[in-house]
This record gives sequence, structure tokens and C-alpha cells, in this order.
Amino acid sequence: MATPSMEDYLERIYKLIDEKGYARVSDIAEGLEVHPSSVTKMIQKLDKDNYLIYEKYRGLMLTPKGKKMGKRLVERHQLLENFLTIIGVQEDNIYKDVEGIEHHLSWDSITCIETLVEYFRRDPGRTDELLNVRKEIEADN
Amino acid sequence: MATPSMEDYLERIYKLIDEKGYARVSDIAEGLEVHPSSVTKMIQKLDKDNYLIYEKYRGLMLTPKGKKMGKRLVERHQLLENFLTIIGVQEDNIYKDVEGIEHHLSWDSITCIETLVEYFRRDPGRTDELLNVRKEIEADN
DNA sequence: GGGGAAATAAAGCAATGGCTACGCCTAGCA
DNA sequence: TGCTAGGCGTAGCCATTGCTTTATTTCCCC
Ligand SMILES: [Mn+2]
Ligand SMILES: [Mn+2]
Ligand SMILES: [Mn+2]
Ligand SMILES: [Mn+2]
Repeated sequence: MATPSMEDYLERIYKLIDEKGYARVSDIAEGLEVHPSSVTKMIQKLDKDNYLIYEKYRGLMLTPKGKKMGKRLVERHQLLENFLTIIGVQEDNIYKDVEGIEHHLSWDSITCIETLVEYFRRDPGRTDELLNVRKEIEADN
Repeated sequence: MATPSMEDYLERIYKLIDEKGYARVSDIAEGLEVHPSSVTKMIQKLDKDNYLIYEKYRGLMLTPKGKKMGKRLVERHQLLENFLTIIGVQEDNIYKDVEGIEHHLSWDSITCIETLVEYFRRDPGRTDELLNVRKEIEADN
């Protein structure tokens, strides 16, 4: 099982490869705001756990396992951001909250949240009603 | 700021006092599945941070700060369990998920989830519609 | 006052993951 | 073609968190 930090790295790596075609140590480090040496260390761990194949000074390649996991992690992060946005969480809180909770939800929960997001997407009136509930609660104070 | 573990202890302590009138080291230890010595250590930390007043061998008392925080933590935990239940997460996943995410949500997010739960509570038909969405998604596979 | 349960103290361990310092590799320029 | 800057890797260290084990102390009740 991957630790939260491992997931953050894998997510970032997947995204970089997806967007730029490759993932360099320095880009990963910048994205996660850690030092390059920390990235090297973690890459070696991810290699040992078969999420990627790493050749020093040569770069890295995600294995099928790593690709699959990376994709899920990126999608999970996006889903959670969408969820918090829909329910009205302030922009500035969203990223940090998602970074925290994403590692602690079962895939069962993720699926249910997916359904919930779809529920609001299918009928925008529902979002309006949610906002009404909010207003009514606020008015009671 | 309290660490996740501190929050877990505080939550448990508040609950014990609420239900039994007092919180003994052994009860706390049992509830959190740790050794009594771990409890003692954490209690001292919580004392230092003014969440409670601790007299060795004499027990502890929550300060106003500790009471307020404890109450919020217990309510937060309960809210998140309700939320996951409403959206259809399996019983066996709920506790573990909540234990994990509860420490990583801003109070802004908590408030929004509260509103969401209230939204479903006000009209049970909404829950039914959510279930329908779920069934339709499942049927598509 | 003594026995035993409960609580505490002290020491230490393990996992995680970050940083610094320094050394190595290599692409690309001179 | 050789140098070198910047990127990368290694080793060693440190901080945090929170747990355990073991030994000792205290309290409570008989
Ligand atoms: Mn994260
Ligand atoms: Mn993320
Ligand atoms: Mn918890
Ligand atoms: Mn909890």
C-alpha cells in the first residue's frame, strides 16, 4: 500500500508525463515544493515498489501498475476538488483540504462521491436548492 | 494547532466525560487501542497546550478551550459519518474513512458538508434521486 | 498497614520523509 | 573534443509522531 506522500509523488509524476511527456526530478521537486534529493529518494522507493522503472540520470517510466494508479490518483484529486466546489467551499481552502483527505478515502467512498457529483451535474437546479438551504440556515443566525 | 492524534484523544476524552462523567486513562487507552502509557504522555501534552488540566493520579478536567474543541470534534466526526452514510458508503468503510479525513478538512468544508446533509434531510426524495443516479450509472456498465 | 490495580516515568524504537553537503554525470557550448 | 554548469544522486543527519517496554509510584480498599 502506498503512503500519502508516495501517492502525492505518483500523482504529480503522472500529471507531468501526461502534460509534458516526461517527468524530470526538478519538475517534480518544484511541483511538490521539496528538494530534488527528496525526489530521488522517493523515486527509488517507487521503483522498488514497481510503480515505475528508474534509471539514474536517464529518467523514469511508469509501469502499467504505476500508470493505472497515477491515473486514478489524478482523477480522484480532480473529483474531490469538484465535490468541494459544488458544495460551496471557498476556493482558497479547496486545494489544501483535498491534498489532505484524498489519501484517506476508500474507493467505495470515492465512487459514492462521484455519484453525488453526477447527481448535481445532471440537474443544476439541485445546486440552486442546496444554495437555498445554505441561505436559510444562515438567515437563522 | 492540534495534530491528528491529539484530536483523536481529545475527541475520545470528551465523549467519555459526556457519557460517563469522567475519563480514566484505561478507558481512553482501550477506546483508542493504545497502551496506557501512551495515554499518559498525550494527556501531558494536552495539558501543556491547555486543553485540559491534569493532576497525576487524580484525573483530568477539560478546560473551556478543551471542552469547546472536544465538542466540535465529536460533532464533526458524527457529521462525517452521517454524510458518508447518506451518500451510500458501505457501513464497514465508514468509520475508518472518517477517522482519516476528519483531521484534514477546514471548518469551511465542514460547514458546507453540514449544509449538504441538511439538504438531504429536508427532503428524503432527494436521497431517492441520488440512489436513482447510482442505479443508472451502474446499469451503464 | 499491606496487596494489587492503575497510573506514570524513562528510555528507546520505528517509520516517515525532509534537508544539507558534497560528489558524480552529461549535454551542450567553446 | 574537452570543459563546465547545472542537474542528479548519495550519505548522513534530523525532526516529528506516536508507539512500546520496563520499572516504579501511587492510590484505594480490605
Ligand atoms: Mn495529497
Ligand atoms: Mn493531490
Ligand atoms: Mn481520527
Ligand atoms: Mn474521530
